[in-house]
Amino acid sequence: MSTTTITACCAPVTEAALGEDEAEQLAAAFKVLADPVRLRLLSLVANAEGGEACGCDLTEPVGRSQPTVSHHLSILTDAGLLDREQRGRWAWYRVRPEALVVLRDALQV
Amino acid sequence: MSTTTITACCAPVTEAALGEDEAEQLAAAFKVLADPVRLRLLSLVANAEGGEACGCDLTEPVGRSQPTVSHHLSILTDAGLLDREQRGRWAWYRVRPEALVVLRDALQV
DNA sequence: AGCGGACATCGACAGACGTCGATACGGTGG
DNA sequence: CCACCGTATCGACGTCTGTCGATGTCCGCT
Repeated sequence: MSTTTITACCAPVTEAALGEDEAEQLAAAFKVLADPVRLRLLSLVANAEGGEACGCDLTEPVGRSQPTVSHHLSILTDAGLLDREQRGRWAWYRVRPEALVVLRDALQV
Repeated sequence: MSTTTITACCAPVTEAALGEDEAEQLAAAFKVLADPVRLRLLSLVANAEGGEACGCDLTEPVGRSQPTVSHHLSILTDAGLLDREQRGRWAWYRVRPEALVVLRDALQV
């Protein structure tokens, strides 16, 4: 997979001019959040009881096909925004706040 | 233009499940940041002396054609991330921190 | 062992988006 | 008034990406 995990890459946008590579990296991270289905999946997992959600419970609320949801969950997981844990035949997801913090910090004012 | 200004739309992703419309709105906002050229333009303006930059000084550093830069500046301005002020034949830009704050808050942990 | 359910992968398609050259607009200065 | 320069708009093109149906894979239950 070509996607890279979201990691701290640069000072806040307002504090230093971004280099080409840094900008590319940050943009890739925001691109992950730039989809309504992914945002809803993220918030569904974050608000699930126990802080974790079974993949089987995520298809229906977002109203997309199972392959599509699987695709989006992969993108979120590859980016480091979600943690996937396989238990038996179910996949369980939790939010990884570290990745969110990195993006938050990049938007510092 | 169909783009809408970035405004507070919802509780942090981790605090309440996003509705369809909220997710759509947030995703549109992040989409604006999901491009390396726009991120660099934003940081160039933010770090320009006096907090403002002339459009004429933005084409060269990002290495894109003038129409392309103009296009990206429009998107940033329409989203409310930049303020454009026309002075004579030059356009001057400043960062609008309010929009950044809205996005930051949506990523609260 | 065989079946069914959860999930991933594949291939295809439509729409969105970044990019550019050409061109039009508008203010300045000669 | 005209030539120039900064900027916006237009049309076109290639690429990326979200989406689905079909199919494959793995696990657990009976």
